[in-house]
Amino acid sequence: MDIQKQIEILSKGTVDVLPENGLKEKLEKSQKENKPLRVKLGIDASGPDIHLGFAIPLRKLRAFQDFGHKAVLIFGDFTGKIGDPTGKNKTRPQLTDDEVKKNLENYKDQVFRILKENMTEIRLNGEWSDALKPTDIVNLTSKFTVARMLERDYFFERYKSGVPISIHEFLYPLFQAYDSVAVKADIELGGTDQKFNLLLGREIQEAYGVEPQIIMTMPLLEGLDGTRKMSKSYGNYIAITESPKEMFGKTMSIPDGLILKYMTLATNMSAEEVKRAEESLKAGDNPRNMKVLLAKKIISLYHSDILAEEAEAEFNRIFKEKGLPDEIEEKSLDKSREYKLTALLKELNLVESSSEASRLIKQGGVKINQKAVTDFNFSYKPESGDILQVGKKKFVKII
RNA sequence: GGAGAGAUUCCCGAGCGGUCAAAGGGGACAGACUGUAAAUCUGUUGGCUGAUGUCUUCGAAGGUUCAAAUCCUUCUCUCUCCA
Repeated sequence: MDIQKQIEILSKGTVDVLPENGLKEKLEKSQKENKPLRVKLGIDASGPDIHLGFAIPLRKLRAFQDFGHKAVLIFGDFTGKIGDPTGKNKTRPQLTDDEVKKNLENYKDQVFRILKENMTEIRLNGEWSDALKPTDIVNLTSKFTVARMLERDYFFERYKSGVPISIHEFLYPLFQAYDSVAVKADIELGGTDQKFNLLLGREIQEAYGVEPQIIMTMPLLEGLDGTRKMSKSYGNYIAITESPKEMFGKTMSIPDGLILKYMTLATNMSAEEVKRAEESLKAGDNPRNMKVLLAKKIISLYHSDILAEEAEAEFNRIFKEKGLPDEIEEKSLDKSREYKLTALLKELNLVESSSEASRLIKQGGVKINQKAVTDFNFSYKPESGDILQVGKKKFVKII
């Protein structure tokens, strides 16, 4: 395929491609030398789930693979240990080697739902970072200045408002940049929040005599709350491994204003399809219908069309018709005795404490066989097939 | 090294000897409404207890007091300014 066309496809949906002509040069060089480009993407080693937000650069990475390039995934076991770059008060717990290994296995499984395994190189950055000696580290830190580090909005804000910044946090971008040196990245992908770090990668590469990478940033996807970016720590995400049912429900809970953005960023929908959705929204079509479409597209991407249809039916049954879900967790109880309902709900993990249970009962949030329980002193005698329900989402079937 | 300020429940933040399980906001949860949401309204938001009640909580450890989130001592951590 000719290069102009490739550029068009690869830069689709990106915010920045820097420097401007760089992508073209890299692609031309790659073609001329018949050598695939090394396209880098970093993954944080701490958490277990890949979500739709992170899937955006991952899918971009896949697009590069489709043109024959190499995906270089950097698994941040070392940078993960440096600490918590989100500046929360709790220091991120040090990951043990076992945890790192476990998370890695877990990630592989998820990543290869999107990437081609045979064109992917997974590297742990501890491999080279752990080997750096103090002199090497001092040398690395000498390549950049405090003033410039403080320019980064994220540090600037905190500095201005008196939120602590530890010295080690300054190291984080430096080590990430050094990764680019170590793997000789031609291109690095990331969210727009990574722009600073990615650009730093270019400078550090140059300082180490490596050809600087092109950086490509992609929009951040807002999470389910509609305001903050989708992230593990906010718990507002849809993981790509989630069940169709969960994906559907979560998608339906996003604010209307995000429908088109999700369609563009989180699905395979073409520009025309998105356009069509936009028009029918403008024409006054119920946004709910567009969300259903969106939810099904997401499920099709990570599961299948059939499961998408099923998820929709299930969702309608529970929420539209206020019925019961298809599959309910089953628990067996001793039918010969009576249970104190509050204690039982706690035992079944439907609530966290019996106080919470009595609160919910008072509020009419606890139902047995779809009938609200009002007496928080209720003594319950189980029968096979009974359905206990807490709120709208939690169900247990007694067997 | 010196001088100040501060650490409160999930988060932000008020409280500055009893009326404090601790105002207010955010978030979360539940109910109503709905298009599933959002917005709005109502309620809840430490544990145990049928309830009156009781136990544990205000950075940590000690102390003063009939009584401490509030006073004192030491410690830990953070911020600001000066060097």
